[in-house]
Amino acid sequence: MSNPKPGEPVRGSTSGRPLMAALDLFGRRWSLRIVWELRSGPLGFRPLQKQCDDMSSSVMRQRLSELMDAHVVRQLPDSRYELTALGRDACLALDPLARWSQRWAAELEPEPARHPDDQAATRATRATRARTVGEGAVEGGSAD
Amino acid sequence: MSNPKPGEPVRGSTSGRPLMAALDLFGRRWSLRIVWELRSGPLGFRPLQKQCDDMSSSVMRQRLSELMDAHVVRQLPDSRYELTALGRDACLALDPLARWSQRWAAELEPEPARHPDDQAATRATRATRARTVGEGAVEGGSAD
DNA sequence: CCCTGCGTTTCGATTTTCGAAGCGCTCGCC
DNA sequence: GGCGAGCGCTTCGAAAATCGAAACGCAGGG
Repeated sequence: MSNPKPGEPVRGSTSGRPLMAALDLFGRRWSLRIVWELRSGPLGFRPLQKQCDDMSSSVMRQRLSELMDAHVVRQLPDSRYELTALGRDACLALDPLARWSQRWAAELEPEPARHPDDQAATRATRATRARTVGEGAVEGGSAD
Repeated sequence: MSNPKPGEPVRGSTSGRPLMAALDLFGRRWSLRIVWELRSGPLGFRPLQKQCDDMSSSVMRQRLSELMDAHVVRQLPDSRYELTALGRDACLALDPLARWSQRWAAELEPEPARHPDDQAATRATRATRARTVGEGAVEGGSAD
């Protein structure tokens, strides 16, 4: 499978429009999840794998190389993986989706078996949306 | 394939956390694309298919039922498909990703074969980010 | 009547993902 | 030194998702 890059054709679009490349990159299974799980700091291969509900290592390696190729993730000298500046931005761009999912859950049913962590994002939504979730981010719990 | 819903386990996560369900739903090929292409109004089946680079009709039907199941898309009496309120919100949540892809393209190389439509989002980024791209949205061009 | 476009289904071929096993390595420990 | 545990990563067959082309019945127009 070829790694999507803005400016050249990708799976499902010959135009090379950046968003289409991004949609290709992130539309692959586990891509978004990996970025999401790296948001709170570098992780090694196996720890990251565990974090991602024990996704298969083969796919994980594939995704990681794609993401590194896209300069979204980078590998530390100690071989752990971390988000690049670009990657952190992508994670930030993912934030609205996290909040949307809350609304989605709420809209689909009144009492959908709350997960403890779910409170954080809800609070964040209500909170003063001043400043775009500055650097430190993740204030407190995970917004999954 | 089972349709992801917040509150119950999904592919790759037993927790039922809303974001994981959303990641499952949108992590499937073409899901995001379909939402994106519906952002500027209802479309019939074949027209939508063409818009999505002629994706295979079988998968399109599958995605559409999943999205309808998730109340993100609804079918009009004249059988065209349109975003629900929830769907439009999802599309809005997708907007930061569209802008990110611009930055991504810019960062990866200086001159990556610009597509005419690409200008819109760039402009939007620079523009007064006041109010979250209010209802009317899509002002003018497509931000792909 | 015929042609075109529509929404939708079906089915075999291809691609992607899974999942378990294994490799070589490093580290701490007895 | 020998041992076990954890690591990053690869390989490979099986299962699942996706593709792509064909077809169906239906509507409308010429």
